[in-house]
Amino acid sequence: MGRWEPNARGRLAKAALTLYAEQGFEQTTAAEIARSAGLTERTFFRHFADKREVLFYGSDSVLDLLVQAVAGAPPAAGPIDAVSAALQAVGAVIQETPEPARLRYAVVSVNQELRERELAKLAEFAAAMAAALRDRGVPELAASLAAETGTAVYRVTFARWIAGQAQLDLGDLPELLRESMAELGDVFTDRLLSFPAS
Amino acid sequence: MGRWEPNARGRLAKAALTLYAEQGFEQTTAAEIARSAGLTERTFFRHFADKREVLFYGSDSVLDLLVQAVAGAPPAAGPIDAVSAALQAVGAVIQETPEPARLRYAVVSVNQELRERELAKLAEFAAAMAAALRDRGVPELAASLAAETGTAVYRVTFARWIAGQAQLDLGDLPELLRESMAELGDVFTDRLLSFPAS
DNA sequence: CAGGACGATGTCTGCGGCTGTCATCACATA
DNA sequence: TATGTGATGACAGCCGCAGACATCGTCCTG
Repeated sequence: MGRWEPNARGRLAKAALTLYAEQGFEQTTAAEIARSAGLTERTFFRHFADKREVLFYGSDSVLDLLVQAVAGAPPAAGPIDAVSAALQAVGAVIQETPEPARLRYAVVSVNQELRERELAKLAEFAAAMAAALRDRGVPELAASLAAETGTAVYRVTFARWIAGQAQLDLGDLPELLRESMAELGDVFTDRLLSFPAS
Repeated sequence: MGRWEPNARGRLAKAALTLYAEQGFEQTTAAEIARSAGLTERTFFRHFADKREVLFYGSDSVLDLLVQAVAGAPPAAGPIDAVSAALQAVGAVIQETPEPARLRYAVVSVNQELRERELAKLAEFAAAMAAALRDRGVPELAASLAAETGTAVYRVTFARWIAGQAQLDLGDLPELLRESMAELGDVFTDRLLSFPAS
């Protein structure tokens, strides 16, 4: 055993999440994770660029999903609609298996370094969505604004969804995302009505 | 000399920015920065939590300015207007001395770790503005959305301002921020007109 | 003006994150 | 059976960062 056990990366990711959740991120050593997965510290760093990255194992596929959803939105849909649809698609996937998402969020949210990395990932998502919007013919500025705004809405809404789960009353994540988007639209609309010239 | 030279923190920040700009962030050692400021590595870490933080020396005052501006917005102003006013206030201050801002941006933008820290600072700004909006009576969700959207607009617009300066054609940062806000409002408005029920 | 009190700095020491380098192992393939 | 290839282990080392303690300047007090 030891060497050549399959799926080293996945084992490391799983062991890391468990240990981070049990004893905290800072209190967990890279060597400890590796040992827990039957591997070496050196091998850990071959699979993950750093100790944080292991918590963002599946983020590439999320990015792909976002880009596909933006590209696949109806031709008549505006940039905000395309972004909203992409966020809802991701929300639906996450909602399928909420437990790992909640555990991961619990670990990330209590640590500064991990929150930073999370923001960086969301920034990657925004950049990718902006590029996908430009491919749809959306002008540069509108594409960037819509994509960045989308991730902002996602941040706020996901946090509310998690908090809501804690009290077992809030439910459908895609619907929450839709509602938040609508709310932000209202915030802008109200402003335009009451301060048209500002 | 050496000990008791005034303004150790400021000297360290200045030396760090210079060295980071000259030879890159990763290639610069904390001990090197300290030596360049006539101090010790240990003293460097007494003044700054880590090697990145030294580049965000004045961020506390920016946060104060944002909060004050949000709180001081006209009572009738909506959340988006208050946030927009706060961003413009910061933009005006930054524009007063654009050189350090540009140099700092050049250093930060080429390094992953520094971009992450920048995003974390902006997230702090958003949280502070959201709190200031709640103090104005804005409901929780609208406050968070407006504040996060504001920092999203800032990110996009500041990058464009810097890029524009490179070609010496774009100018007033507060005005650019106002225009971006208006553009994002249009993106939402257009969407509401063409897809009222979505 | 002597004598602390106190905060800022220097020195020493050590852990952990992360990397380069090379040997070694499992497996596929000829 | 030999050999190539990619994944892993073993070893060494740098640097970020922190704890502990000595030392130095400044200021306050008697």
